[in-house]
Amino acid sequence: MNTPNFTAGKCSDCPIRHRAVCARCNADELVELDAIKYYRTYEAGQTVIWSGDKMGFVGSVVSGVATLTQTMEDGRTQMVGLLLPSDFVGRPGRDGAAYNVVATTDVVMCCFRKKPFEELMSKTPHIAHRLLEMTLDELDAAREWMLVLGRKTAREKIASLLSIIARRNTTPDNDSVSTVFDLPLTREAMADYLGLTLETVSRQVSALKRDGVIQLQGKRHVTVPDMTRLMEEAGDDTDGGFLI
Amino acid sequence: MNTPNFTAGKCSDCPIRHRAVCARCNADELVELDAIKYYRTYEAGQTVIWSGDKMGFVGSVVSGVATLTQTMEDGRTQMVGLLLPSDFVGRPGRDGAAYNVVATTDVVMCCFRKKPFEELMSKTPHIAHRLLEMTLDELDAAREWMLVLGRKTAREKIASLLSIIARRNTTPDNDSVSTVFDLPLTREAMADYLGLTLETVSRQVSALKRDGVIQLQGKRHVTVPDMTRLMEEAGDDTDGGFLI
DNA sequence: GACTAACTTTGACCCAGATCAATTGGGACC
DNA sequence: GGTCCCAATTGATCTGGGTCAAAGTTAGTC
Repeated sequence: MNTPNFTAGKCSDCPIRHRAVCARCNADELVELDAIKYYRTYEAGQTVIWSGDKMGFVGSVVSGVATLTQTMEDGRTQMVGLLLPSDFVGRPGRDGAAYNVVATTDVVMCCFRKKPFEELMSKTPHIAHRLLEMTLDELDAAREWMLVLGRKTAREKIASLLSIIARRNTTPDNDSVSTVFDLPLTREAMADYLGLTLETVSRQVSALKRDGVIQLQGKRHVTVPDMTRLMEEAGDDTDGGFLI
Repeated sequence: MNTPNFTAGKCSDCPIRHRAVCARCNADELVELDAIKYYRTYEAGQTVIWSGDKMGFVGSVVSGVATLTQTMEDGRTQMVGLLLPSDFVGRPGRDGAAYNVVATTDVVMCCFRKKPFEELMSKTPHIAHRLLEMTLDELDAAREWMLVLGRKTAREKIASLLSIIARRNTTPDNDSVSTVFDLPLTREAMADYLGLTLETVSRQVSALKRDGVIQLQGKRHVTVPDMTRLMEEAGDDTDGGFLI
């Protein structure tokens, strides 16, 4: 597989849309980051980090999808974050990982060893500031998701998840009438995200299909003929809010 | 009411245990913060900030309890954060508030106008760093709460909430056999935090009382004879983790 | 000390989603 | 083409927590 590279000073062309370090970045930072970065690949199903393990790097997802999950002793698991391309992983200043990170598709990550990254961060306040902004975004997303988990019906939960994924998959030129994407998650993973069982997920996906809110080609390929309708089903008043 | 004051250079004596700005602070920062701070009080039930409103200040809770809530158009509401003394409110770099902030008891807040606070933050990277750390704590807490909302039973949810409040109310000298505290929330507010109805909260509190996990004097005054037992009921494997 | 209003408890019943179980579908590989 | 395996669907039944309703408790307040 080819390992993409930064083009120093041309952030807009950067193949990796690091929300963490590339956004609004300047050439100097890019060059320095370029010097310490490296790539890692994970296969679908592989665990990237176990909760509690020491985590020696931070980085962002280049391609593929990974999940953050928490598990109780008896096996009940809850997904607490969904990592799509450009999302950041790791906590500068923290040693241990707080969650399991699992690749649900093949994943390429662009990594920085933690020590040099933290040094760079302390030298360039801009990166630290950007990281705070990112963390606030994640916090907003987590809290928005608390509303989904605590108060929405199964149907609304499914619609909410679909609209998050649809929104993240929409390319600028793809804002036409219908939105098309592939579900990067199994029904079980969706259930873990939504606090449901996989059977309920399956039933509600079928129901949304039957009611014409979505169309399915195969099990995973989804067409949303009318995003507004989907978002109504999700019970969202806002046009998306902070969910990642 | 008396307005407490910083003692420049003596952070450990600071009557306001700002986790945001006092922890590990130095005298200079304190003096500068002292110059721009002011106090505000809110009555129980009063709304501190409406979601979407422009928020001109940041600050921390000195005394009392406030909640962050999100509401759907049809009135379903979910609490997404609980602000206890020393907790920070506001997002430097953000204009609008993302949630309703409501005082559930009488509340005193120590505030800083946003502009000067942000200027101070950009001058003293230490404060920015501390703020990132705090935000990461909040994110961990929010994600831990997602597990509660998504996967725990009503009884476990109540036990989880009680053990959070108990932990935050425990003073260092109070690590004896039993823990005692007053619930700062109505049954309805508890229900909004837990994604339950107030009736279910009431029933489960009664059940925990009947089973000897807690004792009640009146409706709000709680005694926990055995914290370990309560935490077992909460289904927690860790000794508390990141919940605030 | 009675009156009011807000909070809380308790009971009876119901339903959305869980659980248990049986198929069905769809690649990958020989 | 066949077969193995895992993901997904679908059905039948059960149940935890919601809903609706009524009564009890507590803190003010006049």
